[in-house]
Amino acid sequence: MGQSLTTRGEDYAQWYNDLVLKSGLAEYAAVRGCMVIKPYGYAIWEGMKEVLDRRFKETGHVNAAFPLLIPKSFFSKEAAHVEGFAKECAVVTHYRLKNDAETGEIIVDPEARLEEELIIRPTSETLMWNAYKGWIQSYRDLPLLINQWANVMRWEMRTRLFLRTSEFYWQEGHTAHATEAEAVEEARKMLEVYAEFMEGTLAIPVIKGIKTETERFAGAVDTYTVEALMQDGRALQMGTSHFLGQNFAKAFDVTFLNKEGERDLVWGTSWGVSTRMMGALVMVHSDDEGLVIPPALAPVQVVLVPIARAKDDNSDLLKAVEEMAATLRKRGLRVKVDDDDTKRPGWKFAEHELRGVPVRLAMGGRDLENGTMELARRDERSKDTFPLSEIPDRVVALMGEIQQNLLDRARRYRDGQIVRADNFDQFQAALELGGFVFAHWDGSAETEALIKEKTKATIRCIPLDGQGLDADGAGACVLSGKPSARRVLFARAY
RNA sequence: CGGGGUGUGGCGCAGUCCGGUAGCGCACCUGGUUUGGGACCAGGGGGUCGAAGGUUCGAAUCCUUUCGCCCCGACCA
Repeated sequence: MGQSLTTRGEDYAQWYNDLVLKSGLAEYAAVRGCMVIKPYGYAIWEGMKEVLDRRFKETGHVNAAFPLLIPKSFFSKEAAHVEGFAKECAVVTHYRLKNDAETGEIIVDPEARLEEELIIRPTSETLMWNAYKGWIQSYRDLPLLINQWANVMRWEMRTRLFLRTSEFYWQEGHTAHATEAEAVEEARKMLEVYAEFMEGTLAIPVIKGIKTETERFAGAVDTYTVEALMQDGRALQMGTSHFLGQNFAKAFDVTFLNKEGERDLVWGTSWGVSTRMMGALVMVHSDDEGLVIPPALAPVQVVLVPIARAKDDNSDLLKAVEEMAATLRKRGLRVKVDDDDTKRPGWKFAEHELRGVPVRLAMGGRDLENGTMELARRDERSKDTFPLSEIPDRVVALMGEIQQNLLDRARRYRDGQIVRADNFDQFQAALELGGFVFAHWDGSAETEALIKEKTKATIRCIPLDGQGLDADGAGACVLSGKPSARRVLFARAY
């Protein structure tokens, strides 16, 4: 994979930014910290949405849409929740503009101040739980399994395309359950759905875990996370799933009558993934030639480039290319024929590589004579010439092969960057190499904060069992030396 | 808000120290030749040099004021 990327260090952020811009995924908007997702970027995001949405429905969820604006009073009902989001909320205070009598400029009409300010949603727990109060009376109304695809706004201090923008697109699932066990199961189930999606579709290996109290979602009892490693050795939280306990039920007085006729508070979960996954996709797979999009997501899986000569009659060539395209489309592939005669072949090759198209087929006069095409795969940057009759089967097989190859090599890299550290020197040395450090921690927020202060590393998660990160028993905290029940996963993160 | 940097055609920059009336690369337009890894030749269009004020015969350049943006810190899907 793009080894040179990982050695670039400081320049990595610049490289990432340039790549997102150059490849046509997104750009900054006129509004500070906001992003325009351009058609190519949006096509990839739509691919993600499609796969996830299908899984949500298969697991019993339905979609709905709630308002953009939250009355301030709603927002402040859950104490931890307000505290967590207060510092980054955009607030609507007025509902009208007017022409200033003196300057003629458009100004906010001071007369039109709202009685109650409205918050632009940073997340929708409060709105949804407010509605749920009216929707839930009996255990027969439960579970309530709702998802919404929406944009939310968090007034971030510093932004990075896809990874952290003031406005971002995501899905947020908000569910209500009759029992604690069922809600916990839901939170864990959705974490699994995310992990499968990230590995199966994005070809990004993730570590599933639980957040420490410090890193927990504002208002949650437990926050589950999926963490991935970027090529520069920094971690990225790819998604979260929260067990909310009865916190929001209490705040919004959402109760139900159980089978015994007793009134109970309902149990909740919420879970979300966002356009941040687009950033991860770029950072995990790309190389110096540009994006590498996994076949499962690529808006164009195969591009065909006819190499025409001006002095020749190219109709036979174009016909042969179109025939191959039709055959491949019949095999279920997303195919594009790039017959733009204002661009030269070399330019096209570079352009499609920049955009990460998994497979390229090129056919020129030589191929036409020989009955062959040149087949190039983006992940390995290799190419070979094959008889036309072999091309369809090879291309179909390559879709799976490339998908698997991307996941395998990302996992190989990631696994190589997980290091166990048994003392603070080792800990710091491991961090400098980049990647995850698996180390003992005494369980205190003080130590966690101190480690962050000294090293900029945070506890990404306490890994769930069964991922090869649960074998070690008790030990001594890497910083304080106090007893530690188990190792946790540290990293510098985005 | 604290520390650092930077504003010059659409984008990226040089020119600023030492004042002389704005240039380069990319992109764009026209014509032609090209097309197996980001073509070449010729011609062309486009900039009140972030803004305001000052010094000067003359300011992108010197002085004063001001605004914007970027990077580092606190926050974060």
